[in-house]
Amino acid sequence: MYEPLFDYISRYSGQTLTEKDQEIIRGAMEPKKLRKKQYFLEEGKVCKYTGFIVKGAMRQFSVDDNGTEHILQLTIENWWVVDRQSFMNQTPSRYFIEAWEDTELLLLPRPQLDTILAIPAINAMFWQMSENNHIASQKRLDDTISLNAVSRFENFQKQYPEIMQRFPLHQIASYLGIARETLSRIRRPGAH
Amino acid sequence: MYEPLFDYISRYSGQTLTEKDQEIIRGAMEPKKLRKKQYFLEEGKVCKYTGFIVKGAMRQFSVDDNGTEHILQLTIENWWVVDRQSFMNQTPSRYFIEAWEDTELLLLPRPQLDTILAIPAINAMFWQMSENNHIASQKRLDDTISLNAVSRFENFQKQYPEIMQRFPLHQIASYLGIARETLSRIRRPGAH
DNA sequence: AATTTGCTGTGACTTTTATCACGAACCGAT
DNA sequence: ATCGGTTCGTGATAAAAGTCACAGCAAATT
Repeated sequence: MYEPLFDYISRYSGQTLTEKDQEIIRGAMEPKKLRKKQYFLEEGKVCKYTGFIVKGAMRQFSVDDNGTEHILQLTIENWWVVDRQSFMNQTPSRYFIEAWEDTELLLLPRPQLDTILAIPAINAMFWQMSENNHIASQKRLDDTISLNAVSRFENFQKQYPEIMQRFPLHQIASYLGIARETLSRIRRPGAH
Repeated sequence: MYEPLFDYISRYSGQTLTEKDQEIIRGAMEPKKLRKKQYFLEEGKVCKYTGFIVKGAMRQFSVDDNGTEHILQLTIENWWVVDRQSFMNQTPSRYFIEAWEDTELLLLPRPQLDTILAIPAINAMFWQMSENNHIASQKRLDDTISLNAVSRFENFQKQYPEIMQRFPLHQIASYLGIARETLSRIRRPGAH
């Protein structure tokens, strides 16, 4: 159960975990299963955990005044899920995070964060994650303000083929900030 | 010269800097002046420094195949400027960073990063910055995929009134991902 | 003072994207 | 096997935004 996480940490920190480190992690994080459509976080509630996805798929979205969902993040195995703002400050969230497939998580409760960060490999991993996160956001933003719907979709397909296959197209459309009908037409064979 | 930075660090870390800390920072970071239109970073070059803006205004942008600029960041005093990806890995950048007003910076060379991070207050500040950064990106992204041009502009005005006043409208338009003509019409009195 | 350059606005028109309405295929649960 | 919900596609139409062309003005440069 914890193996994927240990692998992930080693890969991202470039450091190996000692037996002792592994024990600390096991002690700090609890396994949790979510069935499809169950919420990990709901709007207005505080995000008590950061979750590492061992198996499954999840989505994070906001809901606007018209009740329309806007997808901010689509995630699968070996990704972290959390509303960082809500988690760090323990303030109410503006987002929903929902299991899109039956999902197995490892939960890190907020009070355990400092315990975990004391481990050098974990600390290094979080820096690296923060780094990657920033780069990915910047790229996504650049795409969003620079490209039209067709190119945005092509880039997405190229960058996240795995996610393409595991989420329905209308969710991809929402992630890209376009109407589902537009995405449907973009994909039409022989188009553009 | 260094005072604004020291204030910034205290404010963001919630910690005070010792005399010794201040000495280390003075030793690690060098002052630099840029005249309007001078580059801090050019596409294809490596970002050797992270800069703290003491006075002035700068912009970060990419240039697409048509030669069109797309503005990713508009920054003024008490902000950091850097292409994190290029800086951290010392790889060529895809972006330009340019002084938009005559600007005074404090430069942190890449090799000095570890020196600086050893100071607890600085370390805490970087965590907090990374946090804020993430939150701001997420908000901007949410706006970009959720809202139309009018609302995006109104949000921008409300959130960054200072920046509104110091950059020309066509740059704001680019930042928002809309044509300058569209922004001009949006602003027209009596519109919408 | 004259000239150039950059910034902003506006009209006419085109392109892109959203919205609404409908139907077909598929899937899971009773 | 059937029913209800979800997903996906598509046509018709509307709305939003982009593009092109031109003009006025202000600031900077010579």
